Amino acid sequence: MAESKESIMRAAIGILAKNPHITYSDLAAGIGIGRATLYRHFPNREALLREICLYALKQSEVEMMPVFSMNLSAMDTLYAMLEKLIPMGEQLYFLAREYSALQDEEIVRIYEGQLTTLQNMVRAAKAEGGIAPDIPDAWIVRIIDNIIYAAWEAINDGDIARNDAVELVFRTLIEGLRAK
Amino acid sequence: MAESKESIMRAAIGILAKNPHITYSDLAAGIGIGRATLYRHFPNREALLREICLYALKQSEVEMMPVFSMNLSAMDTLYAMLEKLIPMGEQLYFLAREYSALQDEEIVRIYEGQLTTLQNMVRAAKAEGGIAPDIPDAWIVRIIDNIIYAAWEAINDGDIARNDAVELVFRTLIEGLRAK
DNA sequence: GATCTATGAGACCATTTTGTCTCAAATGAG
DNA sequence: CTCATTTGAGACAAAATGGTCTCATAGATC
Repeated sequence: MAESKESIMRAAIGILAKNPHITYSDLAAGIGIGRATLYRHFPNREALLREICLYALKQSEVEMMPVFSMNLSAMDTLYAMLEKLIPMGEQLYFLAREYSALQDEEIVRIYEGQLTTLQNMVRAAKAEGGIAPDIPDAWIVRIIDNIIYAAWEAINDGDIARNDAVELVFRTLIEGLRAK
Repeated sequence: MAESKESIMRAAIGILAKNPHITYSDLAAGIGIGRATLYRHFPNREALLREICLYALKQSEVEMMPVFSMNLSAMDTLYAMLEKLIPMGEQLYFLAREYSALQDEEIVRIYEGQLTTLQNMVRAAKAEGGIAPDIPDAWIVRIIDNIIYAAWEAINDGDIARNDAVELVFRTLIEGLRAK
């Protein structure tokens, strides 16, 4: 076979992230495979989106697993998370954008589970004294989520260097923009 | 006439922001007008999106004008900007999401002009000593952009109170999440 | 080399969406 | 009240999209 299912999904993510309105046949052409082949792997658009979302969720879980099992401090865990998640920005962005459109129970459940994990980490960071306790948890979680997409985009657009990204993002997130 | 063109656009923004894939006839139904009426005002989808983008850009310019003419310090200007722009989050979000799809010269030109204005303000803030000079301008501009959408979403989702939003956003942006 | 499987190209039809047009009713101004 | 304008409903044709199917062929496996 010319392309594995996974490589098709990866290509599809890149194209759909830039152009969510794209037609199934244009999508197939963009991936570089025939339309029929795309239909063989994914019977329709919804199934494709669903599989991509599940793939992205699973990927991020796989990346997070070793981070959490290292038993770092909450702040170090946050740093390690950014390190893992920023390169996945495209998939996560796609996920955040599409998961609400898809009303799929399973996806929502897993996604919210991951957000809960993140929130627990935020609480731990507050307890550690790394994060100000008077900032709402939900807002912090949202900011972390958003800054990951922003960083991925910035790398993509060439605004920041890939190797500087994590440090810059962490600093911006924790210390803000204020001059020292 | 039952609805002015502007109120139609406002309603369309709200619906399109939540469901960009929506059909013209469903959009008309959502707005509460006939499909033919929507076509009378906007000959096709592209024209509608274009007009909405231009409307959003113009609106934000109108809101920014008095802020800049007050000759505040750069940091106070930034604060005042957030105050004006966060309530416009929906329109700006729509704009940022769609302007790339629309390859319209005029829209891109105006949009980039506004980003340049923001960047100049960031430079001024650096000169004032309010923003750390070693953080890349492009990254700062991007973060400000993104935090506006995040704040609007957070208000919408009920995560933060409308009246607390500006202060919270400004603090997060400038001081970060660190405990004091 | 023979065989088997997955692919690409495209024919084909059903459905949806788009865009135009007509007409009766509603609305607003004078 | 009367007239002019705008609207909503819907008919209609053209175009786009979705989804299925066939068939020749390229690549892998044996």
